[in-house]
Amino acid sequence: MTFSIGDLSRQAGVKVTTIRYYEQEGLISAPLRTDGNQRRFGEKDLKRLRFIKHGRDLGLPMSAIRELLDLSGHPDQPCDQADRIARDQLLSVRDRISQLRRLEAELERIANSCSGDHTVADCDVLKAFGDHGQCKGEH
Amino acid sequence: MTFSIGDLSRQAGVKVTTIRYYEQEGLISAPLRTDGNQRRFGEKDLKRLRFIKHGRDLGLPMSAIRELLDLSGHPDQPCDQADRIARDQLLSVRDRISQLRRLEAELERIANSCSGDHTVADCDVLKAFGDHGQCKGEH
DNA sequence: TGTACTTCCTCTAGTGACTGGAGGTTCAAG
DNA sequence: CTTGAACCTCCAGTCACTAGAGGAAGTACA
Repeated sequence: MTFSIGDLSRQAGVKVTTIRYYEQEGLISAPLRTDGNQRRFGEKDLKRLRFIKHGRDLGLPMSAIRELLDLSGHPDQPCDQADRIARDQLLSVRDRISQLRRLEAELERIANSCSGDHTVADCDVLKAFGDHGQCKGEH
Repeated sequence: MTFSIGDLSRQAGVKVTTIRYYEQEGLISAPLRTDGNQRRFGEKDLKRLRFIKHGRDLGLPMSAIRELLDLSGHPDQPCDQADRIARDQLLSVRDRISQLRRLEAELERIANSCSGDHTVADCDVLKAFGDHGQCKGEH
């Protein structure tokens, strides 16, 4: 079973151009070609591409995905590193969440400060955007 | 009172190179220069730069900041637009938060699936990263 | 087999919002 | 007047793609 780049794109949910980009970056290996120079992929490529896609969806940076791909190429190594990557990513997601929560509070305050029927000159929203002193904390 | 670019940088918490970039992009106006061609800024520039910085910290895209800066140049206009920008940003922050929450749950599941003392070959973390089917929902 | 139509190819450049470095000049303190 | 930090311009690089030009290959149907 072989796939054209378009098939692969549909199956994995990754754009055609992005697949070519991944190949160029060495994230997937250069596939076979037809006589007419078109790429033909196999199941393995699909799996690998899905792995990458899923990792990206989970917010992993490409560097982490590279590490994980490298790891999966060495099945006899201990898996501490894979574990670490997952935990690191979890921590950074939690960080981002709490940062965004602070932001949310800030923006709520700012958005609520506008009663609606006045002009820019005395708009509290603009003042609030301009002045960090009004904020409760850091963001 | 005038500031060198370094002074301004410290006062506003924006890097020197970034200030020059903002000038190039027209976000701040080209400042006066000394005889030796060095930039000299005033209080107005500092205010404007702080406005930009604060907006960025609040997660606004540059396009929104541009809009707000334009608005504040027309003090007699109604301020609906400033209000709208704040509300839009609030909605998008909330979106991002709930997206990250789903991610967090996913990563928790993945990170917990590794008991620690085995090899890559049977590592559930790697399997989990590779397989979206294991996930509870979208991310 | 012909023809249309879609998909594919490479190559280059652009995105956003900066960041970094090279190579040289100016400023301010002592 | 000297020293050393700060400044100047210009260019390239970052990340992870995305878009477009200009042309070739594959495929479905008559």
